[in-house]
Amino acid sequence: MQALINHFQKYIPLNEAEIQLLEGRVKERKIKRKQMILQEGFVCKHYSFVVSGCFKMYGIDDKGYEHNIQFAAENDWIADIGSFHSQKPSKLFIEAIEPAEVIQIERQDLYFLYINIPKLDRIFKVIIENKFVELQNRVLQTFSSTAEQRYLSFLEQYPNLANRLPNTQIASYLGITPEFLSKVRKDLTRK
Amino acid sequence: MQALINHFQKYIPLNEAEIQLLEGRVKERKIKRKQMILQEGFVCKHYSFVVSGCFKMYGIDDKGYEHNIQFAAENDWIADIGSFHSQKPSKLFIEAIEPAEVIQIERQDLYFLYINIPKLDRIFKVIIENKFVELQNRVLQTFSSTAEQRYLSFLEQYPNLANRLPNTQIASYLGITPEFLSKVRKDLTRK
DNA sequence: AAATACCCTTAATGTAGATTAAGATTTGTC
DNA sequence: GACAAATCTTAATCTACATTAAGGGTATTT
Repeated sequence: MQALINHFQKYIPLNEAEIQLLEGRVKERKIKRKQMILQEGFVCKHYSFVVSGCFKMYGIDDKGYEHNIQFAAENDWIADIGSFHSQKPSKLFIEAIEPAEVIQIERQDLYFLYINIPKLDRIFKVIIENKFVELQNRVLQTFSSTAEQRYLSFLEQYPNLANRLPNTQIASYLGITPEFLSKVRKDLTRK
Repeated sequence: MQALINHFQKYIPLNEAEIQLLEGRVKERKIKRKQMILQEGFVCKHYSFVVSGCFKMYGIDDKGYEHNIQFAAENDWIADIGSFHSQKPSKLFIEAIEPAEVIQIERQDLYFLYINIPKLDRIFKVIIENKFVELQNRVLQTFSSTAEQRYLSFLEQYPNLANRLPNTQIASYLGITPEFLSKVRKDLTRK
């Protein structure tokens, strides 16, 4: 619980009353490895703040292959924002890669909090802006560099994720097959 | 000017005082075709709201090729958000594809407005959330479908853009070459 | 401790899309 | 209205990455 408060305080300090309100509207939950907190076809019911552990969010294509669109580890948020707000069924899965603890907020509670703690609008605006910039860089990189370059910048940008994720998951995030990532890695060690 | 007010009112109504504040902090500007409102190496000084016309935002790769990461037409926003907030040089270009009119807000003015019109935090939070969802769908599609499928869904999702943009620009947005888009189009007409 | 599921690698073959080049057509500019 | 510049197309050749298949290694689960 303190993890979430600390997270918000990094943006704007909260007072006691605000913390009380917040505590009344969130739920802590433990998640097992491989457990899904969102499945295709279901509405995304929560914004989830990751206290510990690691998640992947992915979609499945026509051929049944998974494509990771985001990881979320400590102090990161994960949700299908589109489904969460529209209440329409999601096309995505969110699954724990490691056993995890999350703090979850339901839609009605988040809306209540937005009304009663206006600075949360500011805080989440900044959080999403940062995520948007990150994602935009990823799009540009996907189109303008090779798999090898993308792998190297993944290692640089997320060293913390790189050494706790299996390469299959990284490959899926980079948009390549595990076999090709294996070749890229071999070529790199030869250099 | 009215265009911007209408745009905000679609999210939350503004009162007279708020509209006054807003009008004092924005500037209208006419932009010629091919004129750039952001160039690589410069700090992004404005959030730009497009009243009329159309822009592309792109990066240039090692080989000198352009990669479109976003278009913006009427009632859309365009800026390098990362550079705008961090005041660091951008790696992107924003260029008018058609003669355009924009309403621009500078960083200090936007920060002033966020403080004095708190509902703007809410409004921009929602705007960015929507753009984030759109971008996330694009990432998933890029990894999980063929160039032909991506072209077809571009036509569906942005029919308005599709018939005013040259195919070279669409190809760049889809992450393929103009030559290959030409082939895709030929194959489609044969079906 | 064994069983099982997952993960990593190698290598042969296949393919979506890139590159190069060239001509035809359209569009913008003076 | 004419010139220049950008755009679209076709087709041959090339390449980054996918697919398939198979063997060995390493965690998790029971």
